[in-house]
Amino acid sequence: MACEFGNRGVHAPGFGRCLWRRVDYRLVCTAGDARRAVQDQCLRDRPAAAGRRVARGRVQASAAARRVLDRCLGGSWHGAEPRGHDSWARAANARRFTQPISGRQAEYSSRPGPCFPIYPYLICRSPIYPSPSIAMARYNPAEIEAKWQAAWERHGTFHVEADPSRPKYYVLEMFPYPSGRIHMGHVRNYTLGDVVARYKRARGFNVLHPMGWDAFGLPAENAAREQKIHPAKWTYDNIATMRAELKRMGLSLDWRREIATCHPGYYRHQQKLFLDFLKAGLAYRRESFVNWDPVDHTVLANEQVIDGRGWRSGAAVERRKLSQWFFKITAYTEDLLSALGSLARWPEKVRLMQENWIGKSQGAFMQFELKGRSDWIEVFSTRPDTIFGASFMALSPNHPLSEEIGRDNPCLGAFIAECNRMSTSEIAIETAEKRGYDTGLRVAHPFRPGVELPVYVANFVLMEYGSGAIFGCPAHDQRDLDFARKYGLEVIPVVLPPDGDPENFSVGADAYVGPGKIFNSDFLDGLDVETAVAAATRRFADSGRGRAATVYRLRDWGVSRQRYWGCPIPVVHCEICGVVALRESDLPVLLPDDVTFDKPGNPLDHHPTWKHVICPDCGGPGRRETDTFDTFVDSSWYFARFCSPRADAPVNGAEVDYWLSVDQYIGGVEHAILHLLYARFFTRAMHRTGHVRLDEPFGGLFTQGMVCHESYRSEDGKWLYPEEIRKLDDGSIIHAETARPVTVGRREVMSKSKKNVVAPGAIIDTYGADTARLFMLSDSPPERDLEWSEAGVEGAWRYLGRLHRTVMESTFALADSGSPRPVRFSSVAETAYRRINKTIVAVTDDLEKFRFNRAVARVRELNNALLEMDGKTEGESWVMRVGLEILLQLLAPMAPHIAEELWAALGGKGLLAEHPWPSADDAYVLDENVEIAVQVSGKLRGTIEVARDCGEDAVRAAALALPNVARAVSGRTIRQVIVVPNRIVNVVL
RNA sequence: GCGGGCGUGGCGGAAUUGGCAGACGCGCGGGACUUAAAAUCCCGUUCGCCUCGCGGCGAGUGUGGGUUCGAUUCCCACCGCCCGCACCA
Repeated sequence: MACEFGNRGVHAPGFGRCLWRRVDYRLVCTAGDARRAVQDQCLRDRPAAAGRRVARGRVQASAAARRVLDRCLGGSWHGAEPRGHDSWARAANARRFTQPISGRQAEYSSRPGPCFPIYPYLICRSPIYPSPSIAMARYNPAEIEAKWQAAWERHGTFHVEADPSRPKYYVLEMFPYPSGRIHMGHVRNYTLGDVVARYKRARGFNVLHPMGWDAFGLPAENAAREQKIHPAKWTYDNIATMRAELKRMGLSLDWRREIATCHPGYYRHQQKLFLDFLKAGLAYRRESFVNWDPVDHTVLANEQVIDGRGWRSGAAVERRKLSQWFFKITAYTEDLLSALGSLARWPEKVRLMQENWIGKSQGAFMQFELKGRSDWIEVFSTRPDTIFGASFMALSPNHPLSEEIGRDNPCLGAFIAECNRMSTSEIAIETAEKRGYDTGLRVAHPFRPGVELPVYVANFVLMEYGSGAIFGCPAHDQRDLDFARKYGLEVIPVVLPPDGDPENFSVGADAYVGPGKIFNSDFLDGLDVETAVAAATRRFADSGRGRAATVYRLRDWGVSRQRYWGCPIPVVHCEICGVVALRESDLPVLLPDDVTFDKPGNPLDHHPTWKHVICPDCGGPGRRETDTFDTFVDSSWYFARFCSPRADAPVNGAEVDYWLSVDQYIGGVEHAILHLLYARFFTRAMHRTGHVRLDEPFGGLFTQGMVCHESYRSEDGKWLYPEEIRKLDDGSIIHAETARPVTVGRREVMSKSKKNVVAPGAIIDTYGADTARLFMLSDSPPERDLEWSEAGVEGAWRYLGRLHRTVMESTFALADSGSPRPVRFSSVAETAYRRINKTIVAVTDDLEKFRFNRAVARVRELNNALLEMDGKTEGESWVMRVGLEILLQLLAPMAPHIAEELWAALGGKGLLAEHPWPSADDAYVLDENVEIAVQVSGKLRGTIEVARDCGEDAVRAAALALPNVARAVSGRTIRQVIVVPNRIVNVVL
């Protein structure tokens, strides 16, 4: 005899959700049909409580399930359940069998009050599911998402080809590094991009929306060292996992275009580009300083140096000179800077950051004569006007002259060596005091005969900027002042503040950097700063000892990395011919598979055979370049490769011409400088070498905010995952396992180290992709940081459930799809119809402007407005039909699966993903009447409703006729009545 | 230090860019349905005061000032928070 379980078939009241969730979960895991019955109920109640696949509708309990339930509940569980103590006893019984997950026990037994056991309940009909057929149709994301993803795949809905007859739109999100799992930042990023892609597709654009993998990089080598997995395997495994996760998000991607930068099919073309750049003089090799880890035998990036030590080895990092490959980004400095102005659809913030990074400054190079030597020192200054205030000269420790003297002077040599140790760490730079070493050399002051300035080697002077030497004017530069005070150097004020007195103006602890008149300065006296700069520069130039110059902070881009898991640099070092570029026919240079990671240093270097080759020029013995490219190189042109991902050349001309530039690029602001600047350079370099025909790769850029979550620490200071904590009703938070209090940290960016992360996979399992997507878009504006919250996700989930019911459980019959508009509307229907049209306009505008949170709000408003209708008046069944269809179309970019499902349920034709965007019926966008606020002296006193655009006099009269207004005016003189049409009336007393 | 941004209910955030502050949601309170719980639905929800009630009055967008008939929005000063850059000559 089978027993039927309805939607209310199994339930466990009493303790609230967690008891219910955990206990039941354990219980029902033991028997198939009972599990499904319970999960069914769980899913309906709270998606977080549900398992994965759920059987719907009515379930027949198997004999096995009944036996389990009998055991748990002590038999006789059929029919209605008695109340009271009996139930409590059974609950205790159930608890024994179910063994709640650890940590729940305390909560379970410590709560007072009545308690009811888990029990099956015979039921055939319920008020919630009026009939089995409707019960079958309730919102089940797991099922419908898989279904529609398969449908899009089957139809090739998102496959795209260049088609010059159609307008194109290229949407690109920054491609992910395959670290293993997608994280919430990815979910947000790709959701935003997908909304744009789907929206633009609906607007009739031919949309390119590809996905790939930034697949080279150090973590793969770390994994190889730590877990003995080959980097390639680790990377491709991660890609497979993450691809599957991304696919579950239902992104409208053309997966046929997928690329991975670690694949020879990609990096061989990168090698070709490099050879072209080399020929064009855009790549070169020179010695440069690097952060060298003497233990790991590797070069470290600045961010891998922590407090002057290698992040992995902990060894003190050295500054070492190494021969390195560079891209000549400085060939485009001025262009990269000035073109920022044309990037109108980039955030101001990013353009500013790039501008600061390029760091243009105007000034002059000046030569100073060294006393007792035949050579000169060249310095750079933006303030040649302060030359008469100069009291010393300072050289960088790496200045050739410093090094020369340092060789003969052990003290100076030691000082230089110390500077080299210090200068690698950013923090050290920040806190290091200004120190110098007097070389004993003197230079002549150019305009003060007989005056000599001491020459120091100073730790704060950078070799890479200007000429690596400065003159110090302590009175007008804080850093020089600090230095001068320390070494007892003269402080000569030469710029007089506007209100200063030339007789007794002096500089104390703060250098004066403001405007003023020059004094104490011979031929510059009386000039303002600006003209004095020009005059001093001219004087230097006239005497042949200087020139005006513009210098930039931006330096050439060093791309050599002493690593295995990167794109090999296609050159050979020949003893006879030197550095020889490979021929194109020799490409690709493939990475060897058989490498070992048991030794520190670059595995390519250790490889027994790989690097030994013959020189392509002379046929003699040669050695391959064992450095590989910086991974920023890989990501500097992937957007171009997506246009023709399988082409034999780096790009196919016709296709890049059609697709580029990227119309909308979306990613994190953390790439505002390097990645974006490198990509801009690369595009210019590819232009020069004939691969593309444009300079700017990204027409529009959007930088999204990060995903945050509060962090938790247990009493002993250990970080806890959000799922390890428990919020009690009184608001306090405890550690679930120990029931001890937990310290709650401020909300900050999700990071593994602080464990304040929520796994997207689990959220999608529980609520489905549409809920995750909707939540990502809902509350926070996309450029702002988003706080992840369980409540927010549940809100999104609840809305989708509500939407589902709005469509599936409509209380009245809808008109046929596409049926003509009724001749007459009731006012209820008309109001709703206006709302529909207003919503089309508003959502369209919001999506265009990336105001997705507002778009979601508009959609919900429409939903609420439609539910105001009860089908009782004329036109409502037609308006409801139209309203639901529009609603789904507007929601489709954001929550595509449920929209597709409900579209089909409404009998919509074809796939919603292929349906054009709705347009508004203009006649119904604006209301015929407007409500106008009436103020008296700026204070709101009431509102009037008048016909839109009606005459001012009528509005004024109506406003003054308001009793409340009359009362406020009461006898006083009206000085003025301001009427702003359709907006406001202000009666000024 | 330099550069940029942001401060609005208990919370996330709206506000057509100078025109009814608080859309939409979360939370909370109340109600309906239920033996019960969950879910769902309905009502309310800036604060204070007056009123049996309808309703009304006052305050209110970090603080203080200014411009304006009118300021969350523009200007000045200050406070707080966040981000980026930083010995750049």
